[in-house]
Amino acid sequence: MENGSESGRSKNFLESIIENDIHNGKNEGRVHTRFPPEPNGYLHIGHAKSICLNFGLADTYNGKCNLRFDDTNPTKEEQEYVNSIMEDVRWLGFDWEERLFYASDYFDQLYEWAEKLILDGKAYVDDQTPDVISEQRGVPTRPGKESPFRNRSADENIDLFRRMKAGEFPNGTRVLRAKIDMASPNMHMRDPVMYRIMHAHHHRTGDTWCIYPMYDYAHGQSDYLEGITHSICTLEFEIHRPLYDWFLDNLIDTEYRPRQHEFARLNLSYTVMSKRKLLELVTEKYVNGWDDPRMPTISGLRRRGYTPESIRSFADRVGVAKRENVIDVGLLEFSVREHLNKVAPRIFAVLDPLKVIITNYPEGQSEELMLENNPEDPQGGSRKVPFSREIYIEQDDFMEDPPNKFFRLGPGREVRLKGAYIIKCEDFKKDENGRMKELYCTYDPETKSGSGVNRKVKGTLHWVSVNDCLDAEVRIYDRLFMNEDPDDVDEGEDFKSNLNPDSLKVVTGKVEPSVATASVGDTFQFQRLGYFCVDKDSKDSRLVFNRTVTLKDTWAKMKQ
RNA sequence: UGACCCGUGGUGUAACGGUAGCACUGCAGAUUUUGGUUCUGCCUGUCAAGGUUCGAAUCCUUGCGGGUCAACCA
Repeated sequence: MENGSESGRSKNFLESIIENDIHNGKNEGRVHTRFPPEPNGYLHIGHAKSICLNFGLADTYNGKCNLRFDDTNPTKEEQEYVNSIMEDVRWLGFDWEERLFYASDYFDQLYEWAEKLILDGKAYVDDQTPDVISEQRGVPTRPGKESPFRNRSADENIDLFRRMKAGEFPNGTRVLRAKIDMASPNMHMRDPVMYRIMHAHHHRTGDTWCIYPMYDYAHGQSDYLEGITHSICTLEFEIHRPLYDWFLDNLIDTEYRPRQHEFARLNLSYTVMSKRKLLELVTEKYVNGWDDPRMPTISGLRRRGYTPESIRSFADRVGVAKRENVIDVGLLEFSVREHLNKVAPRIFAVLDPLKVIITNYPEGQSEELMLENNPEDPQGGSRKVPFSREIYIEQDDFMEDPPNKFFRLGPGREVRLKGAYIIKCEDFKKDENGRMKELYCTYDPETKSGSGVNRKVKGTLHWVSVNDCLDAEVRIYDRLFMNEDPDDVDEGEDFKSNLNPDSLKVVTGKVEPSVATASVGDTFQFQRLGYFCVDKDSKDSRLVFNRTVTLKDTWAKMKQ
């Protein structure tokens, strides 16, 4: 029992709390969590951390986890978002079973409870404008002032509240407030607003309501109604907890009680995470939509080629605690390499082609070589790759005047073509701009792969046959921001000035013919280059690949 | 000049009064028909000062640093 989970890692503070609660028989030892997104945007990697946490905790302690849409503000929320959120949660591998809920499911009960608070003298209707109420609230270091409407009679309050509900008053003219303490050092306890008037169409309740509950009034009671035991949210809600408890204390008297716990949200280097900034990137067309592969949204990561497994292992690795943190985006990249290394079939693709003519290979001849699909997967099988007199290799794999540490081709040097033969560079030709145009090599027929002749050469290159390869569009993605902290900018600038102008480069690559039948979402390792997946923009006549992430490249590092 | 929360290697995260560990990164080496993978080794840490204790990252005090809170947003 040293560890909190099956992975053998140490347990986090929430697991300690839960184990303690179970041990004490709190809420009959039940564990019931929930993931409560507001349907006003797309989910991102930060939400993934919360999803993995909430569903993971339920799983670890034989509990349940609900999906609940926090839809108390009809002016911001849309069905499109609830659909995408459900898709993303499912894709990540979690199942809320029959427990799909909406805060709007509880509007009737919430309203009844509001009347109860009014009758108990614990809530009142305030006729003042938002500006005046805000003014009276004071500042954290100075107490606020009480509203002149604070001591209306219960009868008057009920009458007014019912008329608010009936639609007699325009937006912004009245609110229902909890009567708590205008001098509290906690601003959230200074008679917080419970209901506001909004003549707006709600995506689920339509035009039934024209008053809507605020988050603070809705959330705890929604938890209560669903039997939630551990209501997990991010740190900025810590100061709301006394209010969360106040409503419950004044509304219910059961022994069962949900308890709010806060953890530190995920931050990633080279990434922005706020919904506002992500929205800005989309609406101002810095990226091509919410699922642009450079976006940290779940849909963007999915399109980029990230797998649910890799995101879950990432979430597990970043841990859960209460201190502010910035996770190195390299850890996310590590997580996806780790998974793709195990499952992605290897293929040959040349992104920056340099033609090689094998002068002693008979013209017109070709052969089919057997290549292992994945050295990490004994069950992965093999495939045939055509080889012929003219092939492409990468421009980067040849240097006219190479240093000692360069293990690839150069004049007079030998390399192995992976799965084929050892070749030796005899000559080369440049074009009029000085760019390398063609290499003339000879091959050693004795060195065919699998023949048992194992002459050692320093380098091994990937290649494709000129006459057999396919053209494919390859979208080479890099980090969206150049600065570790995108918000670190000069006076008068904002995060967009840190955008990486080279975050997307499109090239036409040459890929081996075996991928002709690949379908959208399939992931491959382009040998020696990185992991790539088939994008939804692919046509039968032309595949489109997205680069998920490069391979670790110690040579590239040495060059720096 | 308020309240609340938080300070452990470069980045995260453990250690619950008893040897500061793990992961990522970085560096060095071995293996390798991917300069990938795998394996081995190494570097770097308890914010500070007092106190309690045989013993403090852990408990107490003070200081310092960071964060949150003043929507009819969530």
